Amino acid sequence: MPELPEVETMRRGIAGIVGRTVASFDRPRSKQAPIRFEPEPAVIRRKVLGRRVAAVGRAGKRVVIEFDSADRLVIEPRMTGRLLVDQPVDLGYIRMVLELDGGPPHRVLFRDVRGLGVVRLLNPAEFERELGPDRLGPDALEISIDELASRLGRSRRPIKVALLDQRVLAGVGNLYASEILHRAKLHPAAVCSELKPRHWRLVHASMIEVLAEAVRLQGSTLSDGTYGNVSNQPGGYQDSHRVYQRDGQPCLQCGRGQIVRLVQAQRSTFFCPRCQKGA
DNA sequence: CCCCAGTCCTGCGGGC
DNA sequence: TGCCCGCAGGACTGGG
Repeated sequence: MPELPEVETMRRGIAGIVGRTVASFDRPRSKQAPIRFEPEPAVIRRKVLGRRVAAVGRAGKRVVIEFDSADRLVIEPRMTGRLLVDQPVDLGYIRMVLELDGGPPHRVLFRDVRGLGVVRLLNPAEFERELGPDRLGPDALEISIDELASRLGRSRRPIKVALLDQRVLAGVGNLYASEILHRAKLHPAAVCSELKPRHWRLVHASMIEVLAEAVRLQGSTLSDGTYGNVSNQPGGYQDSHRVYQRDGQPCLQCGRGQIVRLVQAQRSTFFCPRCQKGA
């Protein structure tokens, strides 16, 4: 479930390819149905071969490799996608291999067990249309308190659901939304339009703290083991989870409340009814 | 504007 | 011990 911290870890992990030239672009044969490529892989290959990597960025939960042609390779991990550097293809589920001249790093691999991930090559106009400000809000680590409040302040949606809306702000997913609201001591069902300035300050501060710490620890590796850094080492933030998948267990904050799981917008939310008020 | 159900896909864990 | 079912949820679509 790569969210901002996991995707940022991937981005940093492949940043060493900047300035390097693409030697090959391949889709290893596999038993699984192929993931989605847009346009088809042969077209992507033709357009990236021999191109120099100008920058490696991140757009919300997507990794963006920008070439000197101004085309951008957008890698969208969705549920179980992840990037690896100089790891063996026999790990299985390798959906794409990008090889660089010189090195190391020699090659970037996209591994995706469930295969819901998407790889796209977009020119600047397409990038603007698909991932511009109309489709993707400000990055969760960069948005200001005022912008957060003004973008959500009139919404009647529950705060937990609103934080997941990538058009509002980019990067927060299901896991970190629960952790952020627990740190903010705010009930996940609290209605945005009823929140006061102090709530927005708390949500904003908690969001920055949780996400920055998770980036520092290279993200969360869950029991399914589908995420780790580009060297295939697990992240460390899972040991800092306060509520996520801890339903029925005592709250680590107050020690007295019991973590509850509820479903909002068809997704699990975890919170402490004793610590988190406002609904 | 917002909500919901369905879609993609595989691995895993609960229940029997 | 083995099998089946449902769940995990990111992004998107279609209908209300």
